[in-house]
Amino acid sequence: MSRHWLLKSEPEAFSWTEQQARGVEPWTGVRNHLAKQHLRAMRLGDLAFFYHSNTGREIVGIVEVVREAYPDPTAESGDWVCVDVRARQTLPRPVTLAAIKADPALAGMALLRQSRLSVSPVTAAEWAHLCALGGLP
DNA sequence: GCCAACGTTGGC
DNA sequence: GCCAACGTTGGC
Repeated sequence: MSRHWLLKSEPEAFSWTEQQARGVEPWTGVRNHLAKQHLRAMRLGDLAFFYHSNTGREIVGIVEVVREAYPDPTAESGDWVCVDVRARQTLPRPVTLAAIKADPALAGMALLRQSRLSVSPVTAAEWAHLCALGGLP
């Protein structure tokens, strides 16, 4: 039973296009304790939405966790972790933040309740709903 | 331990 | 560019 997540990235810093080009990419730079807990809870094979924050404000793709939490090499202290993710697929239709906010079925999403959290959990129901909105079978 | 000041995130 | 949310820092 794999769990589901949502990862935020500003496209100016690291975009979905770059993720696709790189294949496997370490998800580094998380410096928030709750986000760190979520990184540590990720398991091989878990899937995560790739969300463009700030510019775009939409879910654009899906990545798969291919390496579980290990020390973030970009952290000065050893206190932070990262995971490796691989691009899996692009959503046929990006799901915008506006669409998420307008949908009562998604009102409980951590994305909406904690706007500054860069790594957040997604429930199975939310995942299925978002996939449908994104044009996946 | 409280809280004001400050910095960062991220939507608008 | 503005500002709300919220985490961190530092004086007391």
